[in-house]
Amino acid sequence: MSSSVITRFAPSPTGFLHIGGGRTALFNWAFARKTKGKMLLRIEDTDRERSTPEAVAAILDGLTWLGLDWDGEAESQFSRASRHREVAEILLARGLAYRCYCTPQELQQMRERAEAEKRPVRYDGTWRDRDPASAPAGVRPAIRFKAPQDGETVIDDHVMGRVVFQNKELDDLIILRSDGNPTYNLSVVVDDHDMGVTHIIRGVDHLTNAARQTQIYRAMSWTVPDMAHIPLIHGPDGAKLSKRHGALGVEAYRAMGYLPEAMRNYLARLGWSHGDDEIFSTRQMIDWFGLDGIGKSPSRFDFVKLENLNGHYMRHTDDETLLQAFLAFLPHVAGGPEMLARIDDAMRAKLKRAMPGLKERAKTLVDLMKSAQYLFAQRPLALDDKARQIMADGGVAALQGLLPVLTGADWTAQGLETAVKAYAEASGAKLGKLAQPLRAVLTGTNTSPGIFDVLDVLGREESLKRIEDGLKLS
RNA sequence: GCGCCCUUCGUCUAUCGGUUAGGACGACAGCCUUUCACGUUGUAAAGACGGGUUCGACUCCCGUAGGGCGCGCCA
Repeated sequence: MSSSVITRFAPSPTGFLHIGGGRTALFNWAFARKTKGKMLLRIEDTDRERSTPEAVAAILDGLTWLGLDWDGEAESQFSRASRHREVAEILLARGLAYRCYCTPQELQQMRERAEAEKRPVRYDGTWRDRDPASAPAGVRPAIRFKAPQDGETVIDDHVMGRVVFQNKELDDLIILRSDGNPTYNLSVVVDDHDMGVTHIIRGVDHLTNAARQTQIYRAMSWTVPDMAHIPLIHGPDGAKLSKRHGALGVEAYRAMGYLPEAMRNYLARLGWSHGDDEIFSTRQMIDWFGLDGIGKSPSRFDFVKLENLNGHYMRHTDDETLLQAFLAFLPHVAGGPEMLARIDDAMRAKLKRAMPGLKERAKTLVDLMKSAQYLFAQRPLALDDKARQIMADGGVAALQGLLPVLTGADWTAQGLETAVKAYAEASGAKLGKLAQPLRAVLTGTNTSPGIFDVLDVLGREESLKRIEDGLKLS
């Protein structure tokens, strides 16, 4: 029987789901879907001090927004603490772990001393062989894993290749705290084993842990899962992800107006490739995904490219779907709820009709929101500087001549265009000399979708009134 | 400091010993055009450095430099 793939995404709920975590989740998800396996979700909340329910909710929300789902219920690692303790006890009973009575203060001193003497900072093994009978009274011991001191631990990583650690470089880590709670390295191993995880896909920052965890698997005679350590994502400047850059929760990307499908595509392309393919559907990504397509070197997060991709997805999303996405996006952005409150059926219809022109020039939903502004503007419109300039440069006169033409025109984009072009030809005016003043007065700015579409969507009555308002300015 | 990892255009990447080193974003120039976009055509732009191995290296090996990650009773 062929064992089917089980991956897992295991975030710690100490904050939001940042972009690197999002990509790790995406890779785990894509690999599981591709292999028709499963992706489990486990919340690594063994640190009770730092784990919060809000953070768990934020992670779930972030994954959901990204369009990633998981199999079964999200598991709380902390809820499995007793099993972790049980394994620690087994290790202890088998002589593969021992009680350590060093206090945190002593360990701190040990570290400082090592640093001062420029020696490697490691636990010195004080209690490894010491007689437990000599234990100091009143000190609750932690349990340390008795790591092999000779030989090497090898990881055959699907991304990084064969990585060799000399065992003497790895010290005896604590697997059970003195308060009886398990630590990360023990918990992961036990959980991944118990949950039948076959492939561990996570950031390279866990590479050293991979070695220590491998030793624990061996000690328990458990099968070591396949591993794939993916490179990290850096900020645009090559340094670490900072608040300013990508160290934002994925919900921040939602607020910036990116589409989930664009995020998925962009994130997939960061570190993974399928030949020269740049734009692909999630379906294609799944079909093409493989661990061997993941590169080894870290990459920088490039907002400009993300924007370009997002713009592509915006333009290629049908109007109704995009309108839905827009409506769903509004609650998450400043000023959005106010706009949402003003969208009744009539406005919704206008937005829908304006959508082809709007989405053509929007890179994000935020752009869309801004460019749709003219639909919401109340008369009399306030003109911005550029619009005023256009009116001052002969705009008024142009509109005066144009007004009767529009009044008598068939009020459709096509009809209006025909009428205005005919007038332009007859009067010898360049189309731009007419279109810009119209745009100024109709939208209050100098940029907008095609002017005949604006006229059409705004409607005859509203358009003519806005023009009249504009003429009164002079 | 010690350990591990990484290194192709500005950025994301293709290449799995033999290519004029390809694509995408961005940049620049042109076209299209009622604005802004879109679209389209073209241009510039890369194998960190030094040694090997080989008939032949971006590709394999070693070293150097630079960068990253790890070194918690955090995960």
